[in-house]
Amino acid sequence: MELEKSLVSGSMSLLVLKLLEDGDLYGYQMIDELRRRSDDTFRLRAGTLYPLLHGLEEKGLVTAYEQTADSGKTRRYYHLTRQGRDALREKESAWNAYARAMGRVLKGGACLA
Amino acid sequence: MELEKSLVSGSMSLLVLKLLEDGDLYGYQMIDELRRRSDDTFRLRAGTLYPLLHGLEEKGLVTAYEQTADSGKTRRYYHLTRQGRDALREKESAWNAYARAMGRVLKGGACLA
DNA sequence: TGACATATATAGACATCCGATATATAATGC
DNA sequence: GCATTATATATCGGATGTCTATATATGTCA
Repeated sequence: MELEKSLVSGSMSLLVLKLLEDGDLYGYQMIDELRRRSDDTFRLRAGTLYPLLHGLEEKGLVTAYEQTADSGKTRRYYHLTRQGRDALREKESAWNAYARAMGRVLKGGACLA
Repeated sequence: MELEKSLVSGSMSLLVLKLLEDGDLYGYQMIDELRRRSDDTFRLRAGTLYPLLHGLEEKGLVTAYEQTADSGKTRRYYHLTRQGRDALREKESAWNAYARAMGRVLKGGACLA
């Protein structure tokens, strides 16, 4: 099922921070990882990810370092900072509150029977 | 807990359509109703709602009619069309898919123990 | 009569995300 | 040896959705 593009926004940073919780990743890798972990639901685009990562770096939620792989390609790895971990926790609980509220509204109705 | 404003967007139309599933409502009423049904989580603003309703009307998902209350105030009621019902079902399943995927990503990690 | 709640409405600003495009290198195919 | 594809990062312009601020008019209450 095709996800409506406009359904949700602003949760991409939450997802990216969450991915980095388990260890440092480089951008291209995040795209694959997110797709895998969401069973192909979240297809993060490069044009979305890189500006987002730069923003997270500016805010101090992640730090970046370059590393050249055996293949010879230079990869830019991102690391979750302490601040990033705090932000992640906040965003997670905000998401949970939001999802709960959605559940209440979507379940609450249908009293026509 | 304060919900981050930017966390989710695009789901307001889903919520509004859902409210109208149970019967016709006027705008101001939707704000209260949504707030009540979400336990004070969703505080829809008038400046968000009215343009949204006009958009839904343009798309044929709702129809509108005016009615004067006993109080003397003229209220603009909105009614969910057949098309609106279809759109509601689609948006609901899109939301469910999204929420499930979020759940998978948010639960999947944390393997550091 | 002045303040407040009800009720609808628009304009301007802002954040988020996507598509298109650009660059450079490595691997693969012919 | 050369072309194509995959990897990897990056920026720009635009579409969308929501907010704040503002405007309007009426009803209620002190």
